[in-house]
Amino acid sequence: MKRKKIKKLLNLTSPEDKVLIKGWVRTKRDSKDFLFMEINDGSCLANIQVIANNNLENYSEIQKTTTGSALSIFGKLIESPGKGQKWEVQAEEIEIVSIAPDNYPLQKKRHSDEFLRTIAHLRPRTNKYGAAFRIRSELIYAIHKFYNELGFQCLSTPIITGSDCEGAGEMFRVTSLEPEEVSKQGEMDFNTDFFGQEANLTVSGQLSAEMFALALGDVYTFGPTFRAENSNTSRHVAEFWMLEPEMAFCDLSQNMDHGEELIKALTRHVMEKCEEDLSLFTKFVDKSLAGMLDTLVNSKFARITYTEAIDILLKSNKKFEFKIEYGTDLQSEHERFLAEEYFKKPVFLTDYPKNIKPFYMRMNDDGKTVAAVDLLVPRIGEIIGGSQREERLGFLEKRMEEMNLPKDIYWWYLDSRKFGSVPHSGFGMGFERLIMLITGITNIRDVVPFPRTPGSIDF
RNA sequence: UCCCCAGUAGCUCAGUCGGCAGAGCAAUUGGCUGUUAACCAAUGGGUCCGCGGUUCAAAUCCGUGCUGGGGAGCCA
Repeated sequence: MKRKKIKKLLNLTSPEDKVLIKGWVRTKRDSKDFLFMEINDGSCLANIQVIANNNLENYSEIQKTTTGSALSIFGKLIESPGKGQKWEVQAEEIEIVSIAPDNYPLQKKRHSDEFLRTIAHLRPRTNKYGAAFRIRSELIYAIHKFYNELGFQCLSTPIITGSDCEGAGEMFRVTSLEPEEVSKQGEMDFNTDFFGQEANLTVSGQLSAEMFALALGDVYTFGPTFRAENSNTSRHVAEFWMLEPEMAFCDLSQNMDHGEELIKALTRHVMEKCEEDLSLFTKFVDKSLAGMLDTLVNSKFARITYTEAIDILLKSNKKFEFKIEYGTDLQSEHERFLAEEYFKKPVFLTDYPKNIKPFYMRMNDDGKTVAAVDLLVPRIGEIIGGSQREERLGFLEKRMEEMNLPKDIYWWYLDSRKFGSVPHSGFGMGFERLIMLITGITNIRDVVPFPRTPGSIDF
């Protein structure tokens, strides 16, 4: 007989004579002649209550099951006479798959996120993390569904790359050279390395995606991305997933339309498909989350230029630790003020000064600013960073010269501007930051199954 | 990398002025009840993060290291 997922059972509308469930004991309430257990199999947040009477032949064994133990239960699905649940399973046979000994670290009590991080291999067995990772899974599906329906092609850009996506951050080196040999020679000879040149883990698939957008029209890449920055914050990990759409014949304004539509669609999808899991977060994790989700779905995101943002900040009369100055990047406190206090909703900032943005962003007519866009959201800050790309060969080459970038390395990138160049745009969205936004989880390490951060690569 | 805070039982945490190491939950044993983080009783459980110092005496004070957290920078 095939096991039934608890999610299916709890959604049934009539009793069943024979059901088989398999899962883990979350809690047990023990009596003299019978006991109640709540079983969870990960298919949903809710447990199913099982009642076992002492007429079961291995009853004394069943009494020894502890929180975390794995059981296989055959019995009847009946309407529960007790309060608190519609259905319960009247056990007829219980097979003990395995017992969790008394040093099982998870209790039926609340644990701190910090403690659970130290047992990242067990934390998906808790309500909160089970819910978070089901939502993560559903979001991955929603992203592919969204793009499939829009006619985008999914592109797998390289994980190992020879090019540095210009200032996106510190990179992890990929090499097959032996460390002992390298230290003997005193330096790395890349000619003898696997690729015959320096190689790194990707910090962005953008440049590759641009090539494909100029062939397939609309594309997106969605995969792991690596940053070797020594960042110790609740918003940074060394390995994360980034979604990067890239669209031909698309300007900055359409780029923003797309980003807004994306976030609304993904939020709506989770609200529809993950109602139960999401309710855990609106009730226990962030009381203001329901309002935030409503804002994401129903409000029009604000759009202002960098210059307008500077103006707002200067006129705000708010005391900031760092002074506001045209020409420098905004500090965290400034971004938070704009998204959390001033607009109280996501806000697109566009047209940044050229000197604080990378070479590939399109020069505006003023010659000072570029067609960049960041989306700032409350609590998290930057969730999207993108631009309209510089499609004019002359402008692009001039910019690369100003920034002392070697044109020969980028020959293929420049080629795309020589042959049938068109206006095009795209952005990168931090996937984990999106999960934080939608669940109210405040630390990025808690939305990644096994987070990688400076000094930490356990599990 | 910088600034701030923390580390005591399996977990959450208390521990006053430096003077015998504590509670709740979990575990174990027993009791009881269609129970709902069940309840009641008893029992077991400690490298007080490591190292060094001050002191008759250190979980407590000082130094240092490690680990974790919050914030900053960098960014998605």
